[in-house]
Amino acid sequence: MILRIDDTDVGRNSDASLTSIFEGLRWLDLGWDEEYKQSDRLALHREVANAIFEKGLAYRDFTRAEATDSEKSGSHGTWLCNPGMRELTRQESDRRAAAGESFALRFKVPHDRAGHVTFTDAVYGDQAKAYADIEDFALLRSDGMPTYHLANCADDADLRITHIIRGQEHLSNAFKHALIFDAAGSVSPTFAHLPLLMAPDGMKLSKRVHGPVVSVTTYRDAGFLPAAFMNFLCLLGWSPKNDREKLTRDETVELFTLEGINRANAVVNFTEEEPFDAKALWLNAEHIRSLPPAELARELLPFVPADLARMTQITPLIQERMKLLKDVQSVADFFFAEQLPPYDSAELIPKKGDAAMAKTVLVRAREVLAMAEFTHDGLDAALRAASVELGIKAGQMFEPVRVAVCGRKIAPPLFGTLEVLGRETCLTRIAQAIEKL
RNA sequence: GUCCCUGUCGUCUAGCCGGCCAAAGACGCUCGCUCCUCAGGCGAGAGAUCGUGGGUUCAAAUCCCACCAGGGACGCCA
Repeated sequence: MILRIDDTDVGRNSDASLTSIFEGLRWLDLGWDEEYKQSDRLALHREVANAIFEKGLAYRDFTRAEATDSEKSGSHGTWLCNPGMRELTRQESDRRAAAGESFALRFKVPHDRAGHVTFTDAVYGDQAKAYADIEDFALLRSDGMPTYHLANCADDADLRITHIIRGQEHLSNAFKHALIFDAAGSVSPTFAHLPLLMAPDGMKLSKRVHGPVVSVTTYRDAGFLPAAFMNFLCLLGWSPKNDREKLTRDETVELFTLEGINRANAVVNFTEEEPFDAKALWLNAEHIRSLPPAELARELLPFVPADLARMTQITPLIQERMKLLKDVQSVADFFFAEQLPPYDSAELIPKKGDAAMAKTVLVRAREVLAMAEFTHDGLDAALRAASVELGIKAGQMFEPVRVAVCGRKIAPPLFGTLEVLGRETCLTRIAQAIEKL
């Protein structure tokens, strides 16, 4: 696998985007073997362009670059070529070039030839397009820089690329590429076009209009597991066809085939409030749950002010409560806080109880916890016994303690939480809660 | 405008060399059960006349035709 940066449009290159690409791909651990930048390979591109020109399969277009807005098609019809330029004699063309006039080099598509350019796409099957419907696309710009089409074909041939797997937006460009490979005397790699990812608004997903949701690093920063993110992505336009959805990376590699890819575009759901597709979130939660706790603890470290030993204790308590690794911050915050953030003392009052009951419970809990064996089972037994003794329901006993210790009603299982928090912290927090009543 | 691609529940998909499909799974949603809260687990439910209209056939989501809709390309951007 080769990572090649397509950076022939000098004006658009930026370190920020390059960094983002590298970080994202490294995070996914794709493991490429070689790495290239197209801007380092311009000599090769020009050489290939020149060879095509010398074969008479391309021509110089001296039309001024600024004038080419008229080439942009749209409601006016299809632009096929700049008339006059492709008919220039070689002598005239050479003369103007020698005189220093700048030009773009265009592929001379044989518009008058009958028949079609054809290729077989591994996903979309046999493709054909009439010569007459393909415009004279540029190979070289007037500043001598290669275009995307030329640079890619030249590099693909030179690097002996076997498979071109890319978005369907290039399906119609592939005819041009077939033409270039042919003109350059090389064989086409296998083409495999993938269905596009669409935004909920129905448009093709794009960084420009849809923002950070299209960046891999956004998923990393929010706490997706690389395997889960890859799992989600692979399920967009592909399935193992046996009702399985949650797949490990190895399973995916095992089951994946180009032929199994479907041809319809897929919508990725996201909104302002919820930037991630619900299914992506679910898959991530599934992957989080199936990780060994020790491993999960390590993944959680970047999101949390705690060391591995501490996280290893906490992790089993919260493993089922996270969709994103980042959720650890809201789910386990009270484990890291020196001082609990302020909360409404009314929270301490148990169901069908009052402030007096809360106080009774907490006072008794403080006594019990001062003595109890500080393990899950020990705590369980001690607090249950206390509830019986006070003549209240177990839930009414647990609730005030939970709030006193976690600062809120919704929290991980109580006994494990108390155990990890430790006797000292628990007693302190309960004492503080009693003060509030 | 020209060319290319696509069209099954809200979303992602299965089925598509015709019958087992009055269409299956998953996410999400609703409701139960389990239960120290939440989460998880378990169970149930709502949800698509298979884009539309024709044909072929004893039989079509599956084959053929037309139409419509959506997307993409048409740049000296990738």
